[in-house]
Amino acid sequence: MTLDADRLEADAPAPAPESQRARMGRAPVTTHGELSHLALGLFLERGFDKTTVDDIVRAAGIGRRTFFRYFASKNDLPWGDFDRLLDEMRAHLAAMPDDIPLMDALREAVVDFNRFPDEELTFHRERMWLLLNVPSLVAHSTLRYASWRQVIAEYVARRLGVGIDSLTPQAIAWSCLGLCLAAYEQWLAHDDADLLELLDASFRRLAAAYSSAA
Amino acid sequence: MTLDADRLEADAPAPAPESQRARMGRAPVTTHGELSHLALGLFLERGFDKTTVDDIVRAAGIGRRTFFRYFASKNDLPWGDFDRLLDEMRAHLAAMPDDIPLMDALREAVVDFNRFPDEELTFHRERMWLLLNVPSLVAHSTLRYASWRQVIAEYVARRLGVGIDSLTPQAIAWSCLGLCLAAYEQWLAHDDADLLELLDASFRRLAAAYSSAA
DNA sequence: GATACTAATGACACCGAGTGCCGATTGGAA
DNA sequence: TTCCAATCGGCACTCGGTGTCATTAGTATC
Repeated sequence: MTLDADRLEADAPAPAPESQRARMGRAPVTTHGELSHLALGLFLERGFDKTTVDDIVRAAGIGRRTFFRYFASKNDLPWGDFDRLLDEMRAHLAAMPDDIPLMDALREAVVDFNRFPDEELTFHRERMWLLLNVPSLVAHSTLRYASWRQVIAEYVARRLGVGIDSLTPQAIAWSCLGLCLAAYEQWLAHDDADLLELLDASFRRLAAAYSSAA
Repeated sequence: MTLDADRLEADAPAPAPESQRARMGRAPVTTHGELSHLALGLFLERGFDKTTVDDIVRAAGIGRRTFFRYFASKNDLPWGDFDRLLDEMRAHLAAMPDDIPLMDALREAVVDFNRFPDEELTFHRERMWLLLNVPSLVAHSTLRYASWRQVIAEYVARRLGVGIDSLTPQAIAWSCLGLCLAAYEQWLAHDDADLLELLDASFRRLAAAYSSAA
């Protein structure tokens, strides 16, 4: 669930050389990341709902129609290149040894996945604050989480030797998502909180609830 | 998560006597439930996105502006009187003895909560199919689920003697929601499936995953 | 340098959801 | 009959999002 722009969108301020610049046709006027950054700033400044798409395109100096070629919707702006992140998590899980208990593997993968440099912390926090507090974004996020869940379900299905669409992998994936979101909520609610500890705790608390006779 | 119109919206076809009819001012031309039923029919027939609000108000014979006084958004149409349902679940949980293990109590409450007459099964299935398959509704549902989660969190917080906003109740509530949704997805995907068994299984599978050393 | 090709841009018109405003209805109560 | 209260519904407007299409700006070829 780590969503840091600088880690995700390799492209910085400038229109960017984009790896090897050797394409044909007109060059893009901006980048995904640049727009995302710009919009995020406006959202935090004026609020998400009070910032119109027209405000954004005016600030970016691009046409309204062009904007919707970079992002499918205004709701997608706070998300970075999420798909790339998912690939990373998939690889991370695939690299884990099969002899550790399933839920431990998931917990460790999720925790480790959310480890990121201190300097990105503030930015990440702002981004996640929006995603978890603006109703429109909260709702939209669900659609993005679906692919996140699939990565978990994929791994669980392989470990258990069952179909990815069967109950157990899906139930565990859903539950993991919930545990992460609960941890994120706590993290956002408490300035001094440590995200990694919260994620770890979230998984362990549920385990405790299941095993406890209380 | 049971959402049956006939169980929820006491009002049937007619404008309804509405408990004690003794209000002042002009009488309402329709009801929440009537509109919900009508719209649900159109959604299943033509699809959610291809059914405009104008289609609905035309079919209902009311003004467009009036529609938005009954429902805050088109997305709210498939939901019944959800708040009343939540009250029922809250009461159900409150009535459970405190000596049964926490997760067992939650599982039983959730399962029992989704018990409903066979004749409502088809209707409930259609309704839930929309809520879990139409992207716009999937996204919007998240906002409704928040209050469902709070009911769970409330109970867990009381049982554990901690604050409702602290990590454990919220994590468990999130997880429960996930387990329910996973069960619902299976139920919708398999014609012959039994919802109650799936809900029960969903909870037990996660428990197994936590305790298993595999 | 001229030409062809390609890909991105942005203007315009249009649609549908949702809102603010306000006068018009319709019921019960005085 | 008059007054009041609550609902109705029309209208205009905002905003997100889409389809269409001519334009622009790069690369490659001759």
